[in-house]
Amino acid sequence: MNTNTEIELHEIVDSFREVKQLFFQLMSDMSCRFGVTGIQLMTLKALRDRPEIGLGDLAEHMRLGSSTVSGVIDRLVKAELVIRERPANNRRVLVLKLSEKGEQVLQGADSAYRQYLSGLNDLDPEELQVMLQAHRKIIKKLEKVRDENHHE
Amino acid sequence: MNTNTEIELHEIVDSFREVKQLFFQLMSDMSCRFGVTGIQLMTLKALRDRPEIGLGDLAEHMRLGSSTVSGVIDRLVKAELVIRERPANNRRVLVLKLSEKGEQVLQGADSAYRQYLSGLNDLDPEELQVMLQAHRKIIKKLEKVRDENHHE
DNA sequence: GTATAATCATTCGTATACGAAATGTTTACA
DNA sequence: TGTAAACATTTCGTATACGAATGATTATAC
Repeated sequence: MNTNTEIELHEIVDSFREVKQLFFQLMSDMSCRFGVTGIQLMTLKALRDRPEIGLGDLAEHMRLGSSTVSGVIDRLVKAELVIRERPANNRRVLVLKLSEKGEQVLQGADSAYRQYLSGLNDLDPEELQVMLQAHRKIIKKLEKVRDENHHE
Repeated sequence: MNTNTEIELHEIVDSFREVKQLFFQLMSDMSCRFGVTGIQLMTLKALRDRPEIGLGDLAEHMRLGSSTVSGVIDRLVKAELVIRERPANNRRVLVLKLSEKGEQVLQGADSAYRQYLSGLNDLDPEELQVMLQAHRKIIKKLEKVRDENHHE
């Protein structure tokens, strides 16, 4: 029994890693044709969905540390894809926006990415629902473990 | 329809990213108590499962570039957890082994990691099987897309 | 109203992570 | 034998990624 459990655990962790890697690799391939990296494309997407967002909220939304996102934004600003402003009424925060050029890159790369992923459309929707449900359960469990862990 | 598909795609990609992140975060938390990083623990695990493996095969097994693994091994050798040797009969390759100290760290960190993940045991095995099956289908699709992609 | 706390972003040091180029080894084959 | 080809690893440059320290600004306490 123990052996069985151990093997499955290993299998589960690995498969998540593998799928995530493949998704990310594809996104990176797409985006590098448009002169940006995978994370940069993901950042542009997040900025489109939440215009005028600040850096902290953006980092939280992307599940990254704010120091990481600070660097990503820096390179995007240098590439003139993102506009970074400090509003006069509150000079602590940032306001981040896509530039014209940023929107064009996003549109091109994102539509190419979605086109390449369109092959996933003929997967069984019911099976996918079960899968997503299982993911949510796993997420809940892991978050619980993590939080208990941090209280020690 | 289109909107529906798009939303689900986003949801799917995100959930993989999220679960993978949580697994990795937990592994990192565990391993840092034993003075190693998450990747270093994963490397020690791989070396236990395949003793005497070379760097190239190790990288392939871990789905990383060999230049990345070269650096990881370098730090593990410096920490005296791994032994790196060039056999006399073929000085091109490396032979990597766990040191005594490496085995101790691995044992401690890995058992702690598995203990923390034991909460996943009471998930429905059938549901997990469906999930893993879905993962395999997605992997197959994505690998196909990737390979077609590289031929262009 | 100024001292202090709280908040938000950047910088710093270290560790991944990748591809390309360089390096060192071995094999092929002319 | 000598040189090209193939192979395995390392080095280099750039981009993540994190936590801790720092800096800058605003809010709060008194």
